[in-house]
Amino acid sequence: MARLNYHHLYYFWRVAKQGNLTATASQLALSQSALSAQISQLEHTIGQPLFNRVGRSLVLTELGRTVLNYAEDIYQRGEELQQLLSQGTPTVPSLKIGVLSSMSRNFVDAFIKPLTQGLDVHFQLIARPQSELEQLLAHHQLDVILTNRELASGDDVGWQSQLLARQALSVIAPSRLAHLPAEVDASYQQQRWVVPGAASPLRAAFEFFCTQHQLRPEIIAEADDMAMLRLLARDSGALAVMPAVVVRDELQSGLLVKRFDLPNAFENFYAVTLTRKYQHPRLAELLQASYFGTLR
Amino acid sequence: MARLNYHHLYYFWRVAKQGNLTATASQLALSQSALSAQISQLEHTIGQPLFNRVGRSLVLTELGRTVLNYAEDIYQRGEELQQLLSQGTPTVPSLKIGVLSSMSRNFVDAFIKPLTQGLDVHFQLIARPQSELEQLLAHHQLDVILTNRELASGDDVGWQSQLLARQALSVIAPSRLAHLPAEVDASYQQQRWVVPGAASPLRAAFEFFCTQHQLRPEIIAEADDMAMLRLLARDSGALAVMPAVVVRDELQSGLLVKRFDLPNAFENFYAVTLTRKYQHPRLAELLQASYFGTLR
DNA sequence: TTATTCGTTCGCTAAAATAGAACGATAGGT
DNA sequence: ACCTATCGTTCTATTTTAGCGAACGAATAA
Repeated sequence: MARLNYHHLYYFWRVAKQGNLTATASQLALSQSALSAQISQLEHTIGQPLFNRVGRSLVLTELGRTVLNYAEDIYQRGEELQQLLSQGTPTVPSLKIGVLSSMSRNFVDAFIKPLTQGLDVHFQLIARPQSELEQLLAHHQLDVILTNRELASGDDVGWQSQLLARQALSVIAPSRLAHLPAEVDASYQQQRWVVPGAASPLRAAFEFFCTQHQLRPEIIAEADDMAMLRLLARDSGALAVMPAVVVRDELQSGLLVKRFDLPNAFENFYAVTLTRKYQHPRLAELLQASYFGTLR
Repeated sequence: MARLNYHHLYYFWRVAKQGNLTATASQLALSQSALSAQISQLEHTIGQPLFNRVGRSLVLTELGRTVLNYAEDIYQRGEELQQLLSQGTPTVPSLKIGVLSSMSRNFVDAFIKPLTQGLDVHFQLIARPQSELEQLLAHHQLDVILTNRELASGDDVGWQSQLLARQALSVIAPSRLAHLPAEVDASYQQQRWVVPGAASPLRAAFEFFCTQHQLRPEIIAEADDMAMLRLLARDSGALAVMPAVVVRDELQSGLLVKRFDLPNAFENFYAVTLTRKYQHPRLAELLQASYFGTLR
């Protein structure tokens, strides 16, 4: 193969990211024809197509996706360099953190604490459902995602999960029910409950617990979103099931009280990153800080 | 600034790495003049010189070094892509490990053990004196260096040290002296010794120990190199001062015997990496494995 | 069906990269 | 001190590459 033409590759990068040749051409102040020709040339030197021409649109081939991954690393770094050269300041790019919508904001807050203290890094928090997060990560739109679901690790998969923390699942009571005992007895039968949504593994753990103790809870509300669950726990006057970190502030103020932990029921928090991506310089520190933080 | 020309940058990369325009030109099958012109153009678009023309040679400016760091990331990844495209296999580049010449090979062996077990990564061991290692690392010729000297950490410095292990400094005796007591007494006064070289911090620790115990050792040999020290310990019949790991095999076979550790004298082993370098995919695992290994 | 959008192909032109020769500066040898 | 080989720069002519615009075809929307 002839030597790779980095300008061809650059055009490919822009087009592949955008998924649209015409729009990219105008962004680059370039004619369609020029762009089309340059990309065909790249495909010619490689010897294989990078796009499938399906209908009147361009769809990446398998190889195209692979090449895009490399191009992403290459030109992301290149853009950084250009910014450095034009501004004179070594710009640390914004750290993009994807967060599962339903996760506890308190946990996220704890995770990003090192960033808010040292003010030298911009970061973006992007809350999305799991599937979208995975897509964004795969497309290099995110540096890391925080989620409670472990993803398959391994070199071939392309991403790796790291367990950051695990939180016991607790039974939280409003202060007027603070007298309830620290283990299940008959007094819990009369109570109304607020619990995680049916899809959640936390809910499954709670159901199992109920079966074991022959508890027949009157469930008055359920929610996937931890922020929502927190509000429900605070305002409903009912018992609630959730990791204690979710209502950290309310526990501290005495508005809510933790009665006990469910045995062997945990919510796990994972950080998922791409294995072969250029790592954001602050991310490693963040992950490590978080790791040591949980051990303390 | 006009858009960065990646071909100019590529040429810059090659020249800066080589440090010689003429040689690079012939490698690229290009005339000197062309290469010279392209690099001046790059400097022109940037607006500042990347090289100082000192005498008849090119020396990187401060800015040049910075740009080289970026270029290294960019084109190293580009080369990987080219290899992938021409060979069809996603080549994991060889992991280059710099080792301080005088370090114990047993320690290095333990560090690279994960690599020798999984056979999927090529690696190179490069033994050099400290100053050369630092240079090679700074020039991206190495992924990591293993040394017993800590280097200043910090973002501005550009590299970071990680403590991998610490080894007590021991007094090693040949089996015929196995009867010597496990603490210093008069019987140690009559002995001949083999010790680390005068430049070493280990030697300093030993000297301090001698002063404390009013020991006046008869030093028959000294050596910087741990491998050499090992041979001396084995063959001289004298007492020796070194970390026990150096003569691990001889201790196991009973050929040598450890008498005692010097109090508060340690050899530290550090892994030093560049902070802003694209990290070799296997390096993180290696460092982590080593870290957990030492805790066990 | 007709108009519109999107990508490709084909000449032609403009821009760029490159070779070669001439030059200046420097380091090394005698 | 003088020659000589080495290294990088500058200038001009030439080749190579990139890019524009128009024409085209195929797919989608109205």
